[in-house]
Amino acid sequence: MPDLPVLPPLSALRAFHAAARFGRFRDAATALGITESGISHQVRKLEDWLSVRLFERSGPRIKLTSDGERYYAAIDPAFGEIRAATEALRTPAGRNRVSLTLPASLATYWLIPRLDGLEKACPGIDLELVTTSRLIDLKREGVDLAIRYGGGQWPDVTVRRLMPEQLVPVARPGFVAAVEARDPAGTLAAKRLIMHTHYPQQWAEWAAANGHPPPALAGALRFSSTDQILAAAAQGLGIAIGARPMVDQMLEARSLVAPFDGPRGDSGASYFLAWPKDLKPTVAAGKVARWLETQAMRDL
Amino acid sequence: MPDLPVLPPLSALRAFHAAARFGRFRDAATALGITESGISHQVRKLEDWLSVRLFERSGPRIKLTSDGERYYAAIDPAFGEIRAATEALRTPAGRNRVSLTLPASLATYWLIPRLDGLEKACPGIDLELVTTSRLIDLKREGVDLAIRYGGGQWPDVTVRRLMPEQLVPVARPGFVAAVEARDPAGTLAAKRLIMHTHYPQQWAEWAAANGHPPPALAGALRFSSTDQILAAAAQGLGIAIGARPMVDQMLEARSLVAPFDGPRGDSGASYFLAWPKDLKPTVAAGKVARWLETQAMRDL
DNA sequence: TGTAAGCTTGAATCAAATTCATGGTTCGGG
DNA sequence: CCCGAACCATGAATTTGATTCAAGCTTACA
Repeated sequence: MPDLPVLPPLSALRAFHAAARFGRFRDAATALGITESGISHQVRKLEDWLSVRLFERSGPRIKLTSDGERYYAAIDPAFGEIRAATEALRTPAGRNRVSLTLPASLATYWLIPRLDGLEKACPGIDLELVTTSRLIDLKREGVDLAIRYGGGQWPDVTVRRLMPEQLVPVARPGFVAAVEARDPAGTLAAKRLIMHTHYPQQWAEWAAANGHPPPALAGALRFSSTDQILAAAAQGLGIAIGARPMVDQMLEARSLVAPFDGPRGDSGASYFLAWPKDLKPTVAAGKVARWLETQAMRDL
Repeated sequence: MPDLPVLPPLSALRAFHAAARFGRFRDAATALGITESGISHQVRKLEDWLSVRLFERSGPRIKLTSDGERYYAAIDPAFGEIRAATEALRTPAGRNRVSLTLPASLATYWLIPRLDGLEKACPGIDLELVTTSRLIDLKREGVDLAIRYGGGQWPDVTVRRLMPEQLVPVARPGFVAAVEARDPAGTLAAKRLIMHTHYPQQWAEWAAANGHPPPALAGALRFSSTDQILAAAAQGLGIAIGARPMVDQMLEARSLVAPFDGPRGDSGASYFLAWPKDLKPTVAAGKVARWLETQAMRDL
């Protein structure tokens, strides 16, 4: 049986935390609902236990030593985590909080436009969006749900397929003339293309799925964010390879059009809903998950 | 005066933490050096305080409820942080630990080759390298020192300039013939170039500093990591724009050569040593900082 | 120089953590 | 089917340790 780490006396630590935060024992005492003397005793106890001086005392003024500063900076987040976790478990508001991590582009172009529907479907839900590109450890970071992009194979998470990503060339209305639209391969060779730096294969995939030769990308405009790509296409800078469902909104609003008919290229990857394998989602998270699934269905 | 967050009874929390970790009260009790009964009372107290059931009890077996699992996952890191911070402050070993964050390429090509010198200069130092590209919050993440790349203007940190980044075209020995080397502009137009996706301006900067027209990058090989760029150049795939001091090792080993003489292009950016503004570095961190500065001097 | 503000100290008190002794539940083996 | 082993629960007793109280120091500043 592994030994448990040695922890300092925790109530002494709490007293030190308050004292360091306020910079004076008196205020710390008031905040904790005890007396100055209590703080003084507890801080002293912690210092003895650590054999390290945490405060410089010079009469009525105290000041953190540099060890004290460092220690405070290191333990402060821990208290924050405990408080947050406790509040989430204990308060009714916390129980309605659902944190969802998803790619920024999907948040902007797919989720946010639908978000007022969520309030109707699950009243009272308090959704927290975490848009980050890296694959975070859901359980460690306390995230309830994730929408991830890829093949659906990740360790330690349960996944459900939400929707495939479908590729479709898009451009500003009128950028591709009606006659040109009948010759996709020729048009792509003639016009400037726009591509995503991180997904350089998208054009080739679309071309392959539609029986065209892969277009030359030498002079293509490159961006590393979907925002910029769609904005550039809408400005008439070229033809972009857009991904459904992200471009749906702009196609409906006709700020972009899909000039070429025909089957859409399925990029092979999909968006998946994921949550930590060994954690049953909360009631609130379950509702959000179901709502996300119905929204995804509608787009197919 | 802001109110302090309401925290659960901390010793009850510690008991729960141990119980959840071992999955049985008996082992938790042994680990904490108290009796089963103590754990039982404390866990019950926490459950009452939270008004949430944390364990399912069915006779001699207990099991975390899903609330309990979630709560444990959320508080466990906090205990880890407290333990780590305490150990670093309290143990002699911890006081010699210095964590340094720096770009991965600088770690690989500049720091690591010099690392045995550090042991001689500062015996007993226990250096922890954190290679990450994002600009982390040093104080929050408990990092003592950082080497950052850029203009030297960052909030909340004290910086000292370490060394400028100098650009220099590099290639496999023999890839550029002696006669070609006398006509850099022509050679760059004729040969394939290698560039870093994230720093597309490097070639233009070098060219400007040396009075050449900016080379065309349309057909250039693009990589998003310095590793790959230098490996590609060493393979004879093209001419790369390397950055001193990263390429120094490979130039010395003659796995790469700098075919063009003349002034090197200073990229304008430099590497800076940084630490949290309001935290005095530890003695150990101070030693490492001084050693890094002397190493940087030598390269100029 | 005196006084107010604020921390310290040590003894006394009180609350909380822990133990002890006992009882109850489940599970597996004979 | 029953018994014993393994484990957790419970409540009263006890011990630990957190907190207060009252008095004393130290420093800043008027």
